[in-house]
Amino acid sequence: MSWSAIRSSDTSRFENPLVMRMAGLADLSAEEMDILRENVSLAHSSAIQAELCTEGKVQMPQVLLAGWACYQRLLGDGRRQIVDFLLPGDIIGSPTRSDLPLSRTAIALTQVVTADARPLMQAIDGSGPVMPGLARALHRMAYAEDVRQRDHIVRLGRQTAYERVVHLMLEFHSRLQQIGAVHDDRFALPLTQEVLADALGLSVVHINRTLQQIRRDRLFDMRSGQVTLRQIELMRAMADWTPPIG
Amino acid sequence: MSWSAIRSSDTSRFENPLVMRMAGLADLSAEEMDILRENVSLAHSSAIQAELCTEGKVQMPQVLLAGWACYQRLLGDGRRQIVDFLLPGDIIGSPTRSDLPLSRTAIALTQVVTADARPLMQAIDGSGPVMPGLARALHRMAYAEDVRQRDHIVRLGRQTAYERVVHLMLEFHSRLQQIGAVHDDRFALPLTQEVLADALGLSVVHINRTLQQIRRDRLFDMRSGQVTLRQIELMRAMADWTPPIG
DNA sequence: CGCTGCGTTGAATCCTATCAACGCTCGTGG
DNA sequence: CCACGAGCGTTGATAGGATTCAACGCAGCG
Repeated sequence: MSWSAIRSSDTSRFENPLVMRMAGLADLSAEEMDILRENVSLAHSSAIQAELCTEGKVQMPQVLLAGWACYQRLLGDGRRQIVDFLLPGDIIGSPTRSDLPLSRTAIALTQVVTADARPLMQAIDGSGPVMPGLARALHRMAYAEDVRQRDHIVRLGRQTAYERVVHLMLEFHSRLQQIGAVHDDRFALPLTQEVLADALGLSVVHINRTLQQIRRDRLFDMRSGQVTLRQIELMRAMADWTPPIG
Repeated sequence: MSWSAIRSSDTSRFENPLVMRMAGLADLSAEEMDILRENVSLAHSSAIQAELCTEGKVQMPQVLLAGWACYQRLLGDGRRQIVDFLLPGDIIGSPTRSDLPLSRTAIALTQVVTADARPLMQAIDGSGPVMPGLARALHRMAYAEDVRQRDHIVRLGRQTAYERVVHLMLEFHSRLQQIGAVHDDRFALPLTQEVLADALGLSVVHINRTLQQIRRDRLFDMRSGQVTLRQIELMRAMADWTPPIG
């Protein structure tokens, strides 16, 4: 299956998310953007819950082209903690550290389309022509992942349930904007409340009640997979949002 | 002030923590170990609470030679979250990403001795002879930091107060062992309960009560800056400890 | 001597989890 | 076609864990 097969025929409006992502992180030459497109054409899809890579293994890096995924860790008694979310345009499996075993498992949260990222990696730091823009963008993707993990630590450690939910929505908003998936402060969010609970360190019941409270407060609402932010600035103020740096 | 000035005269027993750390992560040649020692000789000390590097700035990477420090983030209303601890032998300021602004502040938790890490960095990836061992060790230090952050996310998100404290002690035990600072499962821990609270997302009062409970259960005790682990295997089982991989 | 930082304790409160049940939608199979 | 079950969201009642506020003891120190 090819990536382009599932795209709209109108390629001018629907750009490859990886290209959007990386072009937003560094200036890319025309050749570099071509390399991005050429090297992610061999795509394949995975069903919900499929493991995209496994803890403790040295894995094949992949590009996530469509759908949502996450990194997670499981405790012995079944408790789950979602460590980070993966959105279209993200690279699965430590972009800059592919030689070390993974310390977390990646699973698909929706149906997912991925592509082998190795040809892209080789094009970047192989023996061919130097690709400063791509190298820089890749570097910044890894950095952004780092920053997200720290944000997540602050959320879990020092924010209330209410603040956590609001803060995570702002993260989604910011990340989805980078790949052009936000329109009028609305975006699709294909996550169950259980997934949100496991990401934010809360119970499903409490996530549910918190979402209701947030809806009553008219900050945002989340229904049938669609999120609409109604008062972004208020959300940012109350959840102590800091815009992504770099 | 020079680093060697504050060391014991018996250098055979008290090895430079950076050398111990990196030699434990990769095979180093004799020349590489010499380079480590030579390039961290210009040390200076900072008092408690001193900012070692500041959020949002591109900073000078430093080697922590003695004392404890941490990365932290502050919320608007004063709440603090400690993101990671820095122990002797650690590098302050993203070993592999020194060109990007920091997304967290580093402060000294005790009196601290640091050295400029730039000469070391230049020796590693400068134009001189290739240092495969040092490059590999540096790489693994960055990776270890990554893994710790994920561990921290799991602690904060899905573990109880009791488990969090035990798990963090096991982390300290493991890290201090790597620099030879553990003897008979005893080690010095120069942290106040307030610092532990801000790291583990708990209140000081609750940390205090949890430590008492742990002491009553004879898992470990922590008094006057000294920690003694009494039942390591039980601790590992109950806190879902996974040994550091890689 | 009094102050400050740190650890400790008690009481009350609040946030969040747990348990249980119910409704709804949707896909499947009889 | 309808019955059935699974998955997901929702609700109520109850319990429990963690916070807050307050106060006190104690050691170190100027």
